[in-house]
Amino acid sequence: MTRATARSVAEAAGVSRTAVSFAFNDPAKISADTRRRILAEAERLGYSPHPVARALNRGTTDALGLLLPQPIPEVLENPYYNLFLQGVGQVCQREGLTLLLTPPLRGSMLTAIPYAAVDGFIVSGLEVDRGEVAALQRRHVPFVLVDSDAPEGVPSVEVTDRQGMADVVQHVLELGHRRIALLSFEAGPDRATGYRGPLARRLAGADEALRRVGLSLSAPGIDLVEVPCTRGAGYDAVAALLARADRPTAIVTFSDILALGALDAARDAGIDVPGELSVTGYDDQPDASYARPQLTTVRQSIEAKGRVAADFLVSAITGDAHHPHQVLHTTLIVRGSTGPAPDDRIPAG
Amino acid sequence: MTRATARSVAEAAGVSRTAVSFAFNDPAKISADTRRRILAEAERLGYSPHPVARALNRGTTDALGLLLPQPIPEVLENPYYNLFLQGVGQVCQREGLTLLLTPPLRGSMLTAIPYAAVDGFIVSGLEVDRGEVAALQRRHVPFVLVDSDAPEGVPSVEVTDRQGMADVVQHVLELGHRRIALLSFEAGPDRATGYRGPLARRLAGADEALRRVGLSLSAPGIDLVEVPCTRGAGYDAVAALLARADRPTAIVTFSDILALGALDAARDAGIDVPGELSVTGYDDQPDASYARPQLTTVRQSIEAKGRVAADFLVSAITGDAHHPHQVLHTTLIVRGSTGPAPDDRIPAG
DNA sequence: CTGAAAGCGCTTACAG
DNA sequence: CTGAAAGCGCTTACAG
Repeated sequence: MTRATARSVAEAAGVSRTAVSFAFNDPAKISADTRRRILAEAERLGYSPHPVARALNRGTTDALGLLLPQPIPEVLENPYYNLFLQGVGQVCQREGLTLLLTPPLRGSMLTAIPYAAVDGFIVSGLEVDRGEVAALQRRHVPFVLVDSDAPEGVPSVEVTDRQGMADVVQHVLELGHRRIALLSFEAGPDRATGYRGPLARRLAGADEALRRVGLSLSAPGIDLVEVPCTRGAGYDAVAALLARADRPTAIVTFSDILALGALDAARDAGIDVPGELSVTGYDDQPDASYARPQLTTVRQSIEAKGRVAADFLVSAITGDAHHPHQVLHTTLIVRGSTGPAPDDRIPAG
Repeated sequence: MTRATARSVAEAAGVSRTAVSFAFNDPAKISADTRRRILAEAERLGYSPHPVARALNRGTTDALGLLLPQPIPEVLENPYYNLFLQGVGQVCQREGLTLLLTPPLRGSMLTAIPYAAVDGFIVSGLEVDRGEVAALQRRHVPFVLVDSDAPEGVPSVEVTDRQGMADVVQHVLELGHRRIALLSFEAGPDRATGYRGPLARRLAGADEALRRVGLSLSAPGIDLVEVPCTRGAGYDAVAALLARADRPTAIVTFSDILALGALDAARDAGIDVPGELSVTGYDDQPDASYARPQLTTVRQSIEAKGRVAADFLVSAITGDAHHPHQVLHTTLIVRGSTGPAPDDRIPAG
């Protein structure tokens, strides 16, 4: 017992394979009666055109690919991707497309590319380009870069990360804080090559704001700590920071998840937020406003990012030759988790 | 400028197309030298075998399909799927597979099936079978049913939902609660046809526990409220319940997300949990233990569910003819959000 | 070690 | 309105 093909349906219905194809793809070309007969046989035999054969023929798979920097389980641990996928999913819905999650193959994004049967890729979290962009270009596979350092002539979506981080650091500085810990998520496996992409931009933004008051990332009192992007890792790091004699009066995180962990740690250490400690997040995920105190954070619309990226990809696939490049803005959202510095307060001016 | 094919590489390297194929798939069949030359040309031209053509030929796509009951954005709004995808993703990682998210096409899961180029499907949240199972079977597409009422002879993964809900309801009853609101997520679009799948099993479990103390789902004091599965919807529903004169002393939810919303509502209404109100969740998602008070809940390993489903699918694809059926167990996790009923306490015995 | 040929299952001009 | 034929891009026995 094997799968029905156009041929078996044609034989059963007493028509040619062409007629079977027309019944599914171009009904006007056969009589209504013939079509009915064919469709009935197809139904009976459980036939539908083989999707792969169809894709080969029409040159389209009706699938968008999402090229991931890490295995699926690791990527999804960060709620960021949940939101991003929702944005991409909106476009899939509108266009009747499916979405192929494409994790690295044998550890390499590059290797994964040629195996994915998709009409194009959204490339996410490409921190260091080790040939991915060139490979995609030479293969003439449409793609969009998200949150990378996109070269000229490549559709891309970015966020004003530098500005966003400068804003929140400035906010904290204006509140008088001078012992500040920056809690960043780790750069990917390519950290050795230096900071790239959004992480680099955020660090630059922090540095910029610090310099406006005569400080910098390497000034005394300013710490930079890198941890995996999980609530537990945020907790641990902040618990350690808070145990120090000269503990920071403000924790500026690079992700709401980390900030939530910071809030947990402060609560368990009996340290009042924002009275004794200010905490800021980044992203403004839904949990940020469910937290108590509610998180001061930098809003970026992750969902919009996914949506725009998918839109760009769809138009690249459709043959739109121009290479859109959109920069989404960020907004500082001041809520209850930040307040005046408890002691290091400096006189205005 | 078009995409390189095996033919163009063959011409450039001065060999046959067969040799090009061998260079990629069966190196032993050509000389090392020839292979090097071919690979160099391929690299230069940006050639790699067309994934769709390859899939047609080999009869495998190296992709697992996840057949979704709703559009991607709606599905992902529930963190449940995030965990489920992580479990599936583990298997993808191990097997070197990609994962195709397949939302309904034109509103129908059934329509989506024939368009997806995958080696098999994980069918999730199929509440009412309107032909999906038969379609998959007649097409000889391997598949696994998750959280459905699986017919005989179909690989499936389920959870002891009846037991799980019976346990938590019994826990609340033992604490003396008699005015209890059950907060359920809505049945899908097929609600008109009655409860199915896990929802039906959970309701049966609740009823079972209630009957052991002479109550039932329709007894006075027992309310059943259905809402969308979001924190906000949980909040709204519980806020309304708490505003009533004869407000419940316990809220038994069908999802941690709803329970989190219940906690929010209680806090905003100034009602102490667990002093004045007990709240229970379901799933034991990570947030359940981050909440304050920590949530009493029913643990099910959603991740394990995804992993087992993917494992079953992989073996079905590999040709394993037997149809495994696994029932994952649940565990009642008692934490701080439940306590003795404040007034309706009844004497023991 | 290499190449001509058939075939994977379909679609679509093209000729009747 | 229908059918024989070529082609999508590849893989793989098979014969040299």
